[in-house]
Amino acid sequence: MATSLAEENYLKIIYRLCEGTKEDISTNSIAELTNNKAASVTDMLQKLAEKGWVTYQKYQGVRLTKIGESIALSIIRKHRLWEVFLVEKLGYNWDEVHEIAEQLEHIESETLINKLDSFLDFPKIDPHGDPIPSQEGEIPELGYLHLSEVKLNATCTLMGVAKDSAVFLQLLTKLNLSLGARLEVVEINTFDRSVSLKIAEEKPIFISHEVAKNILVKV
Amino acid sequence: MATSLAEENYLKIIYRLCEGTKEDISTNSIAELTNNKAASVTDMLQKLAEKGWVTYQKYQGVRLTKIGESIALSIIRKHRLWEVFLVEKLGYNWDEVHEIAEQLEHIESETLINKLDSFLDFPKIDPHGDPIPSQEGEIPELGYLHLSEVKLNATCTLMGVAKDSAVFLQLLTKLNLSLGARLEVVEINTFDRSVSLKIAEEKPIFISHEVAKNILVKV
DNA sequence: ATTAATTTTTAGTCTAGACTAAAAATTAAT
DNA sequence: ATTAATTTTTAGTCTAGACTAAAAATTAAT
Repeated sequence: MATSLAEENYLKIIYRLCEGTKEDISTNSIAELTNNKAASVTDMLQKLAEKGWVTYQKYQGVRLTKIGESIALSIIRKHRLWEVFLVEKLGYNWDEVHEIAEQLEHIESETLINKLDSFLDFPKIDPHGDPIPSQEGEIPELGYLHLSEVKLNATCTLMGVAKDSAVFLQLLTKLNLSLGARLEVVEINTFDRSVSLKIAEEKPIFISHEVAKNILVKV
Repeated sequence: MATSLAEENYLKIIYRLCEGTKEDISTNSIAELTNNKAASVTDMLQKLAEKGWVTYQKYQGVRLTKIGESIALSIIRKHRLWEVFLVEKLGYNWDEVHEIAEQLEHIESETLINKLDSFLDFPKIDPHGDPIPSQEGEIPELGYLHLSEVKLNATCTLMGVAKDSAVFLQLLTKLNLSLGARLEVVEINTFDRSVSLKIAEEKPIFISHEVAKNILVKV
């Protein structure tokens, strides 16, 4: 069954909200991320339920069905592959590609995305360290930690970010924090949970808890 | 001013119809190419005139304004650059790219298309031999002839096609007619204007007037 | 256990862009 | 120069996907 642009955006956002939790997703949380009003979301949820892409009980929230999830994953696959293309082939920075990929992810072609995948040499992660779902909708669980959870004096490797916003990514770039960086947590301040960090033996930098929370690492 | 997908498709088609002629374009001819009804076209023409992209007089037909033309050219530029990408980089055949490029041409990003242009090494023509408009909307007049206009016994080079439909392109491929081929017109039948043709000294092939009309050559 | 606050849904409206049927204008034919 | 045929426009309708305001349900607070 064909999916409209609006439907695809809803499915993608519901997927993102489902990921975090086993609970059903609230109408309001969807409204917030889609920048629509709750009433519009209710409308759309009824349509999506009708098509069998979500299970939806009035007032009780929503979850993706198997089919809904596979549609969402195919959009995420397209989004991330296009991001790799934009960075690797066209020379964009990692903070510049999100908006463009939001458009490209809706291009519909059975063959296109697989040819693109092959052209990019079957990348496993996008420029933000997020895993790229396979054609079958498999998405590896990478088991990364948030930097904010890492213990004092531990060393870890920066593997990804939990947020794609341009300002956040630009801040990381300014701090010289990029994918693959070796990090050592040299101080954690109890007051505000800010973190002092050595990057590859350099002199320490300070980052807020908010930043640490959105950095994904492997220990 | 922002352009919707529907508006972009109308402008593109009006451009195509204007190209051929100095006359104003009829509502019906647009309806035919957009696959809409004449009444819908009239509606849209009024909107486009309102926005200053066409000059439109009730019952008198329509033409693009300078601004309308530059929008159309930027869409055509995107379409043709994406076609080059699909063929050169992803390995598509020339008969497979039109539909996908119809989608990609609407991706909106100031930087994207210029980075793509540079990535492709600033191609001047697309896989069908059509010229690619520059960023400034310049489109070189190539002055090709239709093969149907070539005189008996003349030799020429296949430079492009006047029609992008998959079946037509597949026919050319089957006949071993591709961009750059050296052609010699060895016979023109007065009855149906069909043409007998030598490709690079090989034994002659027969093509209909309809095919000859849609092949562009340089003498 | 009620009441108050919050969340969600329903009912009704709007816009873009399509449609059909009928009216109006233009063009072609006598 | 009329009339007939054709083309184009107008008027009114429909659908997807948004909206606001009000009603209904749920959750939180006493």
